[in-house]
Amino acid sequence: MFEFRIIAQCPKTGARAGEFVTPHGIIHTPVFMPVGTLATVKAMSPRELEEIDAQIILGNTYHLYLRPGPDVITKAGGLHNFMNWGRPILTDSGGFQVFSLARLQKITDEHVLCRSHIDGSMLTMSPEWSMKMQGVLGSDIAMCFDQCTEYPTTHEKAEEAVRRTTLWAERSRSYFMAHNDPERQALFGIVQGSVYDDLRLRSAEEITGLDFPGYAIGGLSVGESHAAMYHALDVLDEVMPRQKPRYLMGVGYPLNIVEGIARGIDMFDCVMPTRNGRNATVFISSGRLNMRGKSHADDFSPLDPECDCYTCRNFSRSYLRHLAMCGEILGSRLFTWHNLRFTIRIAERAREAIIAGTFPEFLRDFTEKFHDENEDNNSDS
RNA sequence: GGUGGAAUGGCCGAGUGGUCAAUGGCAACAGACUGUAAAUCUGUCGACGGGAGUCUACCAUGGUUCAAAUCCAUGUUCCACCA
Repeated sequence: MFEFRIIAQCPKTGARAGEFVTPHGIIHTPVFMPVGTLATVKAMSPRELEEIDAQIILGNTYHLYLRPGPDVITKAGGLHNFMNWGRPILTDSGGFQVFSLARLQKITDEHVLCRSHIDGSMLTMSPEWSMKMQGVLGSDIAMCFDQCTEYPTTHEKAEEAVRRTTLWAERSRSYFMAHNDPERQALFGIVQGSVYDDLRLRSAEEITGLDFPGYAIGGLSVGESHAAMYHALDVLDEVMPRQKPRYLMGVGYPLNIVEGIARGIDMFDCVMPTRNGRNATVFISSGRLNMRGKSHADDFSPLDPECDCYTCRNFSRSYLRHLAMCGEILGSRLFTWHNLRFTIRIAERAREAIIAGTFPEFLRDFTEKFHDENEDNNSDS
């Protein structure tokens, strides 16, 4: 179980196509994984996710611990059964909430004391707590409990996070090996280090030294420039084992995905397709569109003529804008549907190109075609 | 016919002498969103001007006052109740 096979590699870039074997099926990489924090990919049913070829989705340890809680998940027979999703699931450890809920908590080496964002009650998060809960969830891939640093951050703080992330990775691993089932669940390590090369290298060395079946890169896509993100990936490409799957956490902006693939990343996840979809912003071949814009009011063409999704094959921009302006739930669903399919297809197309030996051309064409002012404005601060 | 009440910016609706180009909300327009405290959040929202500022505005007309969306008179329209 959890064998990772590389079936094709790009001779000019670091891109590769692979297969990762899990208890709920083989994941074909590169892959984009929709985020389903609360045991649902917002606005989409499992059947619809299958239709758009979502191979694996995420769930979140922190959120599912609070609601519905481990008892209900246990009685349900695990997260797959609970939400009726038969394909692989990856669970995040709650480590990202150490970052996103920073105002509600106190971090020490021992644990993270956190106030529930729901009712303010106290909860103690730790590597052991996370492994136990991820065992209850029964995900195919569990993540180490890590400390994601904010951006910008000082070298000193980033170093502390690296040190703590390694400490927590050791504890995650040791609890996991003792109490979870390594035949049914793979535990991935996470590399931190912010934008500091020396810390990235050190973190990679320490984490890969623990011999996990896969490795994630955390602490990126938190506000740094795209150039800084790519630089970190370049630095890590040299030192992370190539025979193991690599997962770039939180990345889902279209250009970031193709650039990530070019740097040897196999797995991505991001809330952007779902969240932006709900907020009426879509990604199409030529860039991004705010579908609330008046310019779409009488545009009866599809969102993206090149897209094969249900939304693009059946509805006009005019109608979709109307749904958005009225706050209709169908608008959120159709935009989410498109964004997810579009993003998943980026990974699919990259994979096809890698196998066909044309990845450099794909990368060039995609980048030339996809225009976004945001990309140019995203500079280092 | 009588009595009482009300008329405010695209809409709803605060404001009862100066700090009011006028609180709020909605609509509209624009923007943001990267391991989801997000079907959320931010900005603009009378006209002209780069700005200082100027002009036009709270039903209409006239008046009181240094000063009126706010007070008075008349008119118009609407609402409620009584005949």
